[in-house]
Amino acid sequence: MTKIDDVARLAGVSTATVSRALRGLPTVSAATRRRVLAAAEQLQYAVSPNASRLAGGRTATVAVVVPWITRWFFGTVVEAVEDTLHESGYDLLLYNLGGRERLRKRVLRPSSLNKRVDGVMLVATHLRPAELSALAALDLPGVTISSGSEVPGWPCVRIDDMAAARTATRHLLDLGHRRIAHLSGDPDELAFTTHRNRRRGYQEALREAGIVPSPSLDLETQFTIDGGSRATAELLARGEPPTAIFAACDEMAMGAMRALRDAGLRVPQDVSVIGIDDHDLSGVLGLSTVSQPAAEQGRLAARILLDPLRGRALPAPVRRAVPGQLGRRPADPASEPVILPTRLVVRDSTAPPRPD
Amino acid sequence: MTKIDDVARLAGVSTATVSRALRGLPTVSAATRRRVLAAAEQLQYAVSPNASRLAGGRTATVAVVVPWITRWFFGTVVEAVEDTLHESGYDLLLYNLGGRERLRKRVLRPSSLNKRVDGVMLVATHLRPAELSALAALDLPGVTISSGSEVPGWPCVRIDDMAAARTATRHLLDLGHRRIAHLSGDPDELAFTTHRNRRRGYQEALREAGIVPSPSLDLETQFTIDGGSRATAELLARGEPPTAIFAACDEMAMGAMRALRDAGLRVPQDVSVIGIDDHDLSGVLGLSTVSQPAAEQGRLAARILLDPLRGRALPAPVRRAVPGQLGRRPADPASEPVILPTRLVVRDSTAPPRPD
DNA sequence: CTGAAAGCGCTTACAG
DNA sequence: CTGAAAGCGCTTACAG
Repeated sequence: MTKIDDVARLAGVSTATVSRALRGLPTVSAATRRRVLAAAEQLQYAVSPNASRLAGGRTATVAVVVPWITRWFFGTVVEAVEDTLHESGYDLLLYNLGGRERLRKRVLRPSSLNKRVDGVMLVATHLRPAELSALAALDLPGVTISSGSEVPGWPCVRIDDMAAARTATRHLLDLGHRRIAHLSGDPDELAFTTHRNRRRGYQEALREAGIVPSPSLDLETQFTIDGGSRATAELLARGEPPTAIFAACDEMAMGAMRALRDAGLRVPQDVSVIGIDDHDLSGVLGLSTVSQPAAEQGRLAARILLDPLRGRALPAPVRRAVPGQLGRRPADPASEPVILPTRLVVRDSTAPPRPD
Repeated sequence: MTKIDDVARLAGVSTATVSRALRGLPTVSAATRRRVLAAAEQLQYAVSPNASRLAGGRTATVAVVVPWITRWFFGTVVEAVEDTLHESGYDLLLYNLGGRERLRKRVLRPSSLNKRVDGVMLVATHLRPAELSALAALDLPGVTISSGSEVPGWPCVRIDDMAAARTATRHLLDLGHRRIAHLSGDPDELAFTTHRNRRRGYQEALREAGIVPSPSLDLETQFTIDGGSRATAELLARGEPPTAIFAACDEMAMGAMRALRDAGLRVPQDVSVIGIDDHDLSGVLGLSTVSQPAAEQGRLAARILLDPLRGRALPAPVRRAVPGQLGRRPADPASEPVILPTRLVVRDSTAPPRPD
């Protein structure tokens, strides 16, 4: 395969100049740059990423850690992140935990990330104290998405989970419901803070309406269709079913709809159902929900992560020359999470309770 | 960060020996290996992938090209592939085309893949002749998933699309349907051979039942929920609706269900609907379908791809020593595609037509 | 079984 | 603006 020496020879310059010209560094004359580009084009030259990264000391790779990839939220986030990273010439190294403890250890062992990536994105991945300090020791830039996966010093992009849950619950209250069940996440799963915040939003909305939250209407299960389905089946088995169900995510809400249907109950005539997400298929199912901007969270987090990386790539003098620009940023960009808005989407799965 | 020299010093051996011991090469004494492993553990040493790859001449990375990542089939395939690759120490470099022509050019420009990956997996990505020859020139091992993305000399894992379509159509015929519409894929999208084969299966099944396929019941649209929805709306607008719809994939079938409901038609009482896939949510929707093993196709394709890669990593003498083992494989593993089975799953979206 | 030395293909000070 | 040379951190023949 053609290498940088070949291009240098054909262009009649040194390899150092080829390197500079190809990377668009300003310290190359226009004429030289043209010759180098032409030579590279003619030889179909492409830089060897490994050599470049080894010599340059940057990997041009970002690790993205997700608990799952096939669930709607995470798939959508990864798609948006990948898009943004590729645009900037960064590779995406995907770590899909998938509930695998072994992989988790590998990923979060500091030395495995070190030398391998320039930055880390944690999506709804809660770190234990030991993992947290190990990661901090790496001194890598990072960003998190979703509550519960915060890392001190790292920016965080998320929605306001409590507010989203309150919006969903209030919608049911406004329709006249009083017996409202909640399907929450498994406390061992994902960044459980997300579940907890959504539950708190649910409980607060109830209390504001003068209703005491009932433990018997509050179930913990997996953040999946099957989880929602199982929990709903259990709820129905307890007798005296609720008139409405607020599920902590749309996939659980879909499971609830299935379980209700299997039990011969109609949605929304017998039981109303609402979730959070605005999953692709929620429209098909007529599921009312509180939508969250998954792709936008991914894009934004990727940009926030790339920003300091670009800085690192620049020659130090250039950065030092414009200290004023740095000052325009907030003193500590990680201090405040970036909260993206959510929105109530009313479809066919919510209606007033039957008068009886 | 600790490097190989540090480990060598601590263990009292050369870097070459450290390298060999850590990679598990057989030419290291047990005692030495123990000492090296202990030293590496103590120093929390992790090899620098870039240095290792540059020196070793292998990237330990596989390129996976998918047209989308958020659609069920592709997400499921990627999850399974990533799992298999990680187990073998390979990284997954994800190329999500997402309809982006620019990215497509970058990925399929040979020099960009070269030096960057050891192997290529194409998922439902149809190559044009120029791309095909460019890729062949790289002489990289590869594998494809899905029909329509075949590359000469590369193994292919897929289902029998015609057979799956016939199964779905026959199910409708067996129920007594005669006016059966088909929602097919956009000919410009994905590996269009998939759509074409499914359409042929549909047409053949009709003909075997003595029905002449009607162009007015055969629509082309996108392989998405919205595509299925739009096509169905158009179908209904033409008047004299079919009594059943066979959609080329479950997501289109879901869109069809939505459009039917929006038009005031009930599924299956007024119109039956069936798809292909067995999407996660098909159970929730009660959608009848012909299931295909997406994860298994991904796992199998990954294994097939890794097999020759492992061979390349081995020292040549070891391979030569056991020529008999090579002979046990089919002479040309790429000559015959690996066909995985599909299965009819009857749920609530298909029923006999109304007697009228 | 082990080591010394060359080399993988780039980038980066340094000097001019 | 450009080049000569060192170096990034490994692996691989080669020799013993």
